[in-house]
Amino acid sequence: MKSKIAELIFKNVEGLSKDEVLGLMEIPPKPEMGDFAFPCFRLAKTMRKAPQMIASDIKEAIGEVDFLDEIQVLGAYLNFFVNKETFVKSMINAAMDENFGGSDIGNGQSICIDYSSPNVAKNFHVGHLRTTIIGNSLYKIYSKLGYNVVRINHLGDWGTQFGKLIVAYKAWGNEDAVKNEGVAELMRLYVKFHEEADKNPALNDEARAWFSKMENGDEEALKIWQWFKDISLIEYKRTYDLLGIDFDSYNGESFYRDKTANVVERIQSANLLTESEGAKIVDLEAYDMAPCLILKNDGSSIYATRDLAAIFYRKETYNFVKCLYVTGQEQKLHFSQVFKVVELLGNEWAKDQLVHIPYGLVSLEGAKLSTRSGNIIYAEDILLEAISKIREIIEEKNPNIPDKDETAKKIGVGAVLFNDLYNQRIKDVSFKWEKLLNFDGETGPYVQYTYARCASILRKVENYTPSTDIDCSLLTDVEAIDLLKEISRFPKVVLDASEKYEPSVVARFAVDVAQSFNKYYNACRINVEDDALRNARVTLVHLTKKTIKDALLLLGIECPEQM
RNA sequence: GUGUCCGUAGCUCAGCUGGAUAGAGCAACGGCCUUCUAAGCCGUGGGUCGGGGGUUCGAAUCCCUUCGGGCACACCA
Repeated sequence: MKSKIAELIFKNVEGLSKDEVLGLMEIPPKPEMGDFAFPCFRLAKTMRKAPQMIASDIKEAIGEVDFLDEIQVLGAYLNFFVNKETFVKSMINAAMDENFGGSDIGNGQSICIDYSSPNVAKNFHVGHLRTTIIGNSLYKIYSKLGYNVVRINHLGDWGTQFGKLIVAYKAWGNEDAVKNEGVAELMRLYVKFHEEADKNPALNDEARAWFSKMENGDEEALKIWQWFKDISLIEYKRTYDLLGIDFDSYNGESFYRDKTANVVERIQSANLLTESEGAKIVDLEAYDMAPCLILKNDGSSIYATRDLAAIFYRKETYNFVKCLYVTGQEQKLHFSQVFKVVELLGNEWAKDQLVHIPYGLVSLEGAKLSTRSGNIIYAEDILLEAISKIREIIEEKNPNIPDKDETAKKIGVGAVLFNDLYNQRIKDVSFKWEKLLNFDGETGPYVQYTYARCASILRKVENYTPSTDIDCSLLTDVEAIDLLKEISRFPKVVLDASEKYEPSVVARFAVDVAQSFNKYYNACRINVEDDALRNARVTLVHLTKKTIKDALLLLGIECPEQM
């Protein structure tokens, strides 16, 4: 027990040797404590807070507490005298490193991230924004850690939905409308199909038949399909450009249409394929799961089949150490099934290399998103609206900055991205314009504003060149030390975010740094007369600026120099 | 029904590998621009951590149970 506690204190107090900590433990606690643990945890925490406190403050602070005993006072004193200089110095040295926050733990190994993956011929709405933004951030985070990340947009460009579209297009559509209206017209046809199919279920069979034709290489069907796909991609590209997002591969479901047969064979030769109600399935009852459908009763493939083909293809092509799927939590069962099938085919790596990264459902002002009822907002509209609102604010607050349009774009897009990444991804989100267009407090613009402030100070201070050669003993202000401690968390934050697949960890950190900086900024004049002091203080500004920029880049957000 | 996720301040959420009086932001109210960007800072009010058990010196955190809500449960993806 005692050594465990010593270990804990040791971990939290740099500069103290294990022996010194154990020595501290020898000081008997007050008899009424009954146990070492409580005072020692107090000690550990006090120590963490101690560097910026002067000895008398520590005595005073601890003196107010009933449990005052020598162990705490001694520990706090020790920490203060032993560490203050080295503490500050080491934090500054670390933060000054160009690759601060990064690491080579990835060692060039491949990670595939499957994200965005919109269904072709459908509008790109708020819901798609989440997977796109989260996936992009994970890409940045893993890249920073030294992985070779493959960004895959697994387009939903195959499936019965295209059979439906073809039926609808032939019945109620025309070429000009599709050419002029693009995806909007395709959506109209899709909705129309469902309305009609409710009255006439035979249409569904017709749709399935058309999809079956596609799978069999029917020229007419494929021509229409390709046309619809091209139209959709042009529109998606517009949104991706706004977001500053790109992909390494656009191999969607259709890419695997000639690779599903092989999957079926593999399953069959492993004796896993069984027939049920006319369809071919893999029974997963032994694992408390519903069966995984492999072939429909008309023999055509289904999404699981194509997902399986994609996994094998990616494993062979990229030799990934992880393959991540950023999709809604409603697909959890689907991925559990698919991953299980991969494992049952003799691939032990499926257990820890295939990871579903779910996120919460997006609703609109409390109601479900629904194209049919018109309760929907498109991603592009959100971005453009945010940008235009920001443009107004710039005009009102700071109309003299250069590149107003470019700046508004960075801030507006940043606001949308940040808003989506700030909370844990599993939380359901209710989209509200009011919230999205509020740029005060814990928001992207707040962090960017802090960055612009740093940039502004650095412009004003003459002859500053970043250097670790500063007099650390001058950084005595509580706010300065707090800020430095906050900044020094960055490497742990990036690692933590990667382990949890959670960009929000980085977003929270960015706000924490910004808050600490703004406190520092308000408490300490930075551009002072004294050269040594100014130099020390400006160094913190430089480090803040650098850290905020790096952190926001991990979220896919850019920082304007002025705003 | 089965599985799974969520439940912390009026609202949106941190904190959850157990540790000191549970923290932010928004909204409300009150201060701070003759010095570095007020998209900021400081202060006030506001919490049975859904409820109940259990483990522990100590539980928002771990275990059990219960209530409330979301989602999924084969020929859509």
